[in-house]
Amino acid sequence: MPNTIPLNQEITLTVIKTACSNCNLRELCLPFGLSLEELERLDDLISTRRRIKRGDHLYRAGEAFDSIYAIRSGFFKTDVLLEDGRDQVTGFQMAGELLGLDGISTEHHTCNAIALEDSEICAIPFNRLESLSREIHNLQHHFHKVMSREIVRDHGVMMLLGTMRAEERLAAFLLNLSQRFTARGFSHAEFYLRMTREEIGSYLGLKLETVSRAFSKFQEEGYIAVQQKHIRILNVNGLKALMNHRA
Amino acid sequence: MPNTIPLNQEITLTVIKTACSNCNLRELCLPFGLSLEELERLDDLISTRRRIKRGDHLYRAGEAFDSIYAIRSGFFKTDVLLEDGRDQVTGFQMAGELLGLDGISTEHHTCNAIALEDSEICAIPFNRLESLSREIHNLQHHFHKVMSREIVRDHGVMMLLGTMRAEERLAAFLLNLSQRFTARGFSHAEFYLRMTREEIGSYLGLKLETVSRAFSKFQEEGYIAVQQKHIRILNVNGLKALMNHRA
DNA sequence: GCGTTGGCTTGATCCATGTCAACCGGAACT
DNA sequence: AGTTCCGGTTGACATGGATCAAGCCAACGC
Repeated sequence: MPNTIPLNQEITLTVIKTACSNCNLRELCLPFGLSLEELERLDDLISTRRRIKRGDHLYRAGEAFDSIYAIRSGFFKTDVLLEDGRDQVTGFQMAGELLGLDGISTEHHTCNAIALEDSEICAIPFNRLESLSREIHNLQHHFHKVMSREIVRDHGVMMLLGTMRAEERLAAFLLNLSQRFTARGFSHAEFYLRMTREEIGSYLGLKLETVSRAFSKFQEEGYIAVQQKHIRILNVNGLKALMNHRA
Repeated sequence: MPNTIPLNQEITLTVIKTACSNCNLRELCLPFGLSLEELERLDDLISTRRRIKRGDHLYRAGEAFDSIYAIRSGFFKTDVLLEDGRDQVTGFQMAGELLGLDGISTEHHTCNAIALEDSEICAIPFNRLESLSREIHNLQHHFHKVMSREIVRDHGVMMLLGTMRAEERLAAFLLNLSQRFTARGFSHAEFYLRMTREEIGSYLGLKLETVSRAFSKFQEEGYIAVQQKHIRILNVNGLKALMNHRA
């Protein structure tokens, strides 16, 4: 299958490079805040674009690390495995987000990244990113912010896992998804889940039955309408209230 | 108040700089892998050393961020608060570890850092660290590794909170502490906890009673000897076995 | 020496979530 | 159209850890 990315514009005189400068996610992604000239230098190092089919691994725990990955389109999950077989989903990533930051530490990936739908990623060789960010202050700073944001996000998940009850966790999860879809120009109130109940449960530290029951409960209360993976949020404030409720 | 840092050595001919180059934690901390000349340049930007008394805040959630902090001596916890009053300890930090990385993202701290014993920290102005790491490749790379390590650590905590049961969590916690004390040249088998049962519980997503019961259980089983905050590990393998036990 | 305080331990009971099991419904294949 | 399979839903029951409550111990002040 050839390139099926809808460009939403006529291709006229210039050759369109498959790179940051013509990516509509650039303000969500690594190039945030760069000048045109800087953007072109970043383009130079993002040579590889790769398609990952639904269910395939982008990388696996234990593999040598050499690149981080920006999601151009699609949806991923990352998970870690314990020796005894237990595993936990550590995150769901969507377009414009970076994957692979965990690998910098030991130069080996420490988790698996798996596409939840057919996806496209840009591979960014990490040593070249470091070189370039020594020259482009904005790039350096923004990259630091992205890593820091990941740490803050993880703290949020720790909070969720450590102190919230099942329904609060699911409400927080839905609100978070909604907010991230909004940031990408999609509806904040209606979306398709790319992951199964089991994957949601793994992320939230719950069993799939508990997730399912919580969905049903939310539906009974009129907060959402669920039909399998199709979610419509009917009462955002109801969901928010659920979270701040108990002391 | 003038400089009150006890130098613990005679000052003879050379002036002793209160900086990385004469800090015995440097191989655990930011200066890892730097040459002597590079070390001196790092020294230049670590001008402020500060004492934090037990119970005092190094920083609070919401405060403007401008520095990260290296712990020279002592012991800290970080915690996040929810609006409704619930809070969660997100980590315990000891000498050689960095605090404040969460603040880079929004330029405001997102958690509280509180000293659990009288401590001493080195403040590292972040914009100057970025400048210097644009010039010193080793510093840049090591800093990235430290941030990435924090992300990996957080994934470990997520795993712990999401999939482990109470006794596994506590065993993992003790083994982790033991390993970090060892890395600092202390006994791996005997140490004092700096935090209360409640703080341990908050970190592990458990109530203090559950933590207490698990300690008692471990003692009955002969894995450890507990007397209040004094812990002796009698059977490391017993603790390790506890963790990998169930599928 | 004695009371007070804060942190810790232990017991009894409760409840949220896990576990086990049955069933449902849509998608893919024959 | 029928079969299989996978993911989801729902119910009945079990249980790990929370909750509530009492008491203990060590440090500290008077």
